[in-house]
Amino acid sequence: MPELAEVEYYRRQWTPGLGEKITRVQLHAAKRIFRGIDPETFVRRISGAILRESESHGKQMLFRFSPAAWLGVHLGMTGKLRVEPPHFTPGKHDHLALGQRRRTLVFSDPRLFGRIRFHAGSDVPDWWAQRAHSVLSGGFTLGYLAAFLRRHGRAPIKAVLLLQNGFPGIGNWMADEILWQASLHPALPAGALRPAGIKRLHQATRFVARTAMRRITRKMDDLPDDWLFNERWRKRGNCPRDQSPLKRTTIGGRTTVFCPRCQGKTPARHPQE
DNA sequence: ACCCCTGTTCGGCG
DNA sequence: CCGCCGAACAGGGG
Repeated sequence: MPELAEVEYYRRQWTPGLGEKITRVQLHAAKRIFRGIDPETFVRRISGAILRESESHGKQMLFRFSPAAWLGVHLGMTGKLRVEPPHFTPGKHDHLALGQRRRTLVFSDPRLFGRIRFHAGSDVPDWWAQRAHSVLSGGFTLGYLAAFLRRHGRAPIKAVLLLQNGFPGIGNWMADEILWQASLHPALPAGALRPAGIKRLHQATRFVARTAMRRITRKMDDLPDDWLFNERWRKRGNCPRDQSPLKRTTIGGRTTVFCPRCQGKTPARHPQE
């Protein structure tokens, strides 16, 4: 599930634990989710610490503790955060459980594509400080977008939209939705976009991200009826705009759904089929 | 049984 | 050195 709005949704699941002490830490330290972490240091620093605040950025989450320690969570493809009662016994896919007096904060991930990061000390961890501009922030300007597209000019625009250092939080369905709303063919090389196309891409990116945040952040809600999203999962989906059949293909290694009529012909330089 | 999947990382290659 | 691409990672669901 996790793209920016769902990440924000899951971040809030642990909000009831803010301001309260961690009394017990249970983790499956051997799992690849914890790669790069020394489990003993982790348990020692988090045990007895107070969860102070949390923040999400793109697909990443940060939880700050005092005494100074930072927990990063990336949900991968199937990660989730939830709350369970105190003294909870973790199940097979519950890789991290932070016990508090009144609840247990749980991270689960059946497919193990997620990742937990940890940093002790008062300075913000590097992996958080080095984030790209959020697509919803003032830093995500037309010029910033154009420069990023230029830097990845030979890659298909669909693949570029999935690069987290340019479009933090954009995932597969959002990328397709953005390209459909901007009327851009997903196989178009990023460097081939004209200024008008870049402008549409910029607007669509912000609109899709903002709308998704509004509709999904409080609870998992539906997206607007006239979005591509609602058709993209169907076997034989139709374009919500002109009702013509959608096409399904693979671009940048990922399933891609688009409307050949609205989004133009495949560019000759990049014959995807 | 077989195929598909909302994400990232890494090695090969141009 | 840079950047793109496919494979690999693991497990569950259709």
